[in-house]
This record gives sequence, C-alpha cells and structure tokens, in this order.
Amino acid sequence: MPEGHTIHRLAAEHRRVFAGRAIRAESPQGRFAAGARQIDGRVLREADAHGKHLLLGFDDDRWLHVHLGIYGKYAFGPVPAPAPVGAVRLRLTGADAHADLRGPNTCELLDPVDVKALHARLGPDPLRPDADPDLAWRRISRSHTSVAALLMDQSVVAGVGNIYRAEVLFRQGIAPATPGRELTRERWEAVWADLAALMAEGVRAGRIDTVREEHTPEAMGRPPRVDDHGGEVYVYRRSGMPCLVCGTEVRTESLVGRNLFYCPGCQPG
DNA sequence: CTTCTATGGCAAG
DNA sequence: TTGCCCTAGAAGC
Repeated sequence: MPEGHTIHRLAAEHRRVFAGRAIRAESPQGRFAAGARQIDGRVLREADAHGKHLLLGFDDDRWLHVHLGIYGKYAFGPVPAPAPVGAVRLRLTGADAHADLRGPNTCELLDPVDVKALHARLGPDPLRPDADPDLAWRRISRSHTSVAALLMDQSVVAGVGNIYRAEVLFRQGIAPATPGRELTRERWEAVWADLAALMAEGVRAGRIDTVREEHTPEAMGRPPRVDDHGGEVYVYRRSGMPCLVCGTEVRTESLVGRNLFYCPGCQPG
C-alpha cells in the first residue's frame, strides 16, 4: 500500500470528505486516546502529503502527523460507522464518512515548528509541485552510495518505496549498484521525470502500473498479474520469472534489509 | 494453531 | 549490520 502515491491519495480523500467541518475523533484501540481527545470537535483545515508522511492541519494550528510504515492502513467508510474491527488506532468521523487508521508507524500531534522541521528533513517529492529535483541531484552526484539505496533514502527523494525504486531503475536501464556519483545529470533528470509521471499515474489509478503499452498483458498475450498492490510491473516480486523485455531471469537480492528486484539483462553493470 | 511476509524507519552496536 | 516497532492476511503444519 503505502508508497508516496498512496499518501497523496489519502490527503486528497481527507480533504474531500472532512475539510472545513468539525470532526469527531476517537481511538478505539486506546493507544492514541489522549491525542484523539485533542482533535475531537476540531475543524480540519487542510490535508497535505510530503513523501510518505500525511499531515492534517486543524483549526487550533496543530497537525496530526501519520506515517503508515510498512503495514499501516486507512479504511474509509460511510456513517454511521460500524463498531470498529481490529486495532483501530484512530477513527475520524465527519458528516457523511468515517476513516479508520490501523497499524501506523507514527500517529502524533505536531505544532507548526515540528511540521516545518519534518518538511526540512525530507527530500523533494516528485508528486509535489514545489519539489526541486536539484536538491536530490546535489546529494546523488556526490555520493558513493548505490543509486538503489539513495532512491530509498527519504532525505534524498521523498515518497519512493521499494516498488517505484525497482521499477524506475528497470525502466531507465540503470544497474541498482551504480554509485550515485556515476550517474550523469541527464540520467538523473530522466529518472526524476519518470518517477513524477509514474507516481502521478499511481495517484490517479490508486495502484502502481509501470509497464509500457507494448508490454501490457493484452499486448503480449500473457495473463494479467495478480498481486497485492494490483499493478502491472516489470521486476517487482517477479524474481525467477523471465524479464518481459529480454527474457533474462529477474533476480532479487537483499539490500539494506529490503528485497531489491532487477533484470541483469536490461540493467547491466 | 504457528510462522512468515509486507509497498518503512528508527535506534543501538 | 541487527533488532525492534506497528498489523493483518497468507502459508504451512
């Protein structure tokens, strides 16, 4: 679920459903009881996303900061909301919808100074109009770290997760182990542009699709992919299967505790 | 039942 | 690098 496109969708959904009106807040699970009491009855003024961080601004100038981590989830539904199922950390209820938050890595209240600091420690987000890709380029072009690790570093680029990382490197034909400083500026600009397009499409569709027209299931006469994230991809979780472009077996290896997927044929080096 | 896994990120060593 | 946190569903007995 939660790469940057998911969080931008959640921000839009909160805006659409809750903004401008007082909401009720509670913590059925109890772990955010004190925070929920402080939000309860407030008006939601704005909803913002920076990378994988969701920020909800309330009328007392405080912000709810949510980070889903690897298994956090939101579930929106109608009112009246049914009795909560499972570990619901936070339930927001508005005039005609409710939102249940389960399993977040972070769920806390921040003041404007904290929010500013949060933005400052995050790199440019390809989904934000104010993003400056040169800030990322300055880090990447001086780094001996692999481009695969740099793309997952949220202080370099915000919002890219394991799927977009693997897929953009595949689409750009870049070997994951390539040190940042060996990328040319042109290559980086292509990566950034591709991320911006792929992630914008992810926001629109609500899933991650990265295969080009000529490699879709219809075009290739292959069965559609069925996976949790629901999208058509080139390498993510396709290890052992033939590359859709060159037929080489897709490989996986562990990098900084995460599975990295790539095609040795299309991403030589 | 139990164990494993996941689209994250942090602190400790 | 390892361990730990958060949760739910799938996979393995």
